[in-house]
Amino acid sequence: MSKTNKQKILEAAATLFKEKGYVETSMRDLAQHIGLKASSLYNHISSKQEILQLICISSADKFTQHINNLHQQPITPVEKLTELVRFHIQTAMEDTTSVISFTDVWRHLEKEDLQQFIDNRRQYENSFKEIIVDGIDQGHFVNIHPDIALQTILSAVHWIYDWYRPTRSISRQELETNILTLVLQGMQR
Amino acid sequence: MSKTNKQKILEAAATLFKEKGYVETSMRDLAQHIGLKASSLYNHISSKQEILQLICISSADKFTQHINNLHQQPITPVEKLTELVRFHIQTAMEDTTSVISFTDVWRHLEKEDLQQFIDNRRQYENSFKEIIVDGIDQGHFVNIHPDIALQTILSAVHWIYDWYRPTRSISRQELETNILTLVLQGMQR
DNA sequence: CCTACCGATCGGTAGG
DNA sequence: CCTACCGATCGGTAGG
Repeated sequence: MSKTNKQKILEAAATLFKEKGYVETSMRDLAQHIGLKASSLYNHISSKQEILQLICISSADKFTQHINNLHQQPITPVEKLTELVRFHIQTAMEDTTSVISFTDVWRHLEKEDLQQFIDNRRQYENSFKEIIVDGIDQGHFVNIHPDIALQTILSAVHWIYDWYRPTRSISRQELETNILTLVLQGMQR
Repeated sequence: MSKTNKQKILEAAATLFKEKGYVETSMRDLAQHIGLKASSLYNHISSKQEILQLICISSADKFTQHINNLHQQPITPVEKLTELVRFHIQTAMEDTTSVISFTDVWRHLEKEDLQQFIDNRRQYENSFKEIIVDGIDQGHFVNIHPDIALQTILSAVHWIYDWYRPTRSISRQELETNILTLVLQGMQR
């Protein structure tokens, strides 16, 4: 079972949005990368905006599914937070386009699509925050403002893709260990 | 002494780049906000790219000057790091356009301008990193990878403007205290 | 400072 | 799937 043309379009678009940005990627660019003319794209998608929406919702789903799974597991808030940070770092390295769509590219969504995405992300943030609040209530974390902790941790993991390049000087394991040290030692009492 | 037209153009452009983005801001938009026609802008600047370059270099200078001053003061690495975080938070709240230019808008620079900006920012990051390294060497900080600590702290403070809205629920003082707790407790042994 | 205008490029459609 | 083409908009220039 091979990829549908629509899948090819979405994957190529996600890559181009990552490399050049949404506005700077033209439908002609995109078509050329798949070996089509621009007008042929419209047999598979209805607009550039629809491409953006499908990409952004798909990336949001990836993070939402992970945190929903995590939520059901019988582990401590500290373990959940550890796994969350680990997952964000892994995704930053193995699926950069999802991270970029989730953190940056979505800003070009419009109207209902934009609102839907913001609602999705809000839900994700609330689930994340719940873990922090649980950790505070159970005495594992210092009495920090949950929203500030949430956003600070999210910023730290969301922008890894922007600066991290796998080199000899920093291994992925080292990255994970160090960020976990910073975040967890910063929060634990 | 009133503002020159060039200053007015740069300030209006920085605001528009913040609100809409560089590509999405047309020279016609910009001109209209100052009460001119687009063609008249070119009596004061040579191109849209020149506007971008002046804005980005100016914002980089703001951060560079601060860290250079800090570097000369006879205080501990912990105190220096505290002041750096404090300054970034203050700038995020009082001079958002500078933060956005320094963290995001610069990506639209081209060729030599882009290289010059990257060099400037590299210098800033090196000065910042030096403080972290001093703190580790003097035994104040845990033995963390300086580059990871640097980028994690920078991410945390750079994206405050993106999520923080001054409301009753989080005061600026609270923001400062909580982020400092997270970062400093995360790094101190 | 303006009017008038340039070539290039954009997202998207018609029609086969 | 393509060719041909649309109106809109872009950064920038000529010329006064």
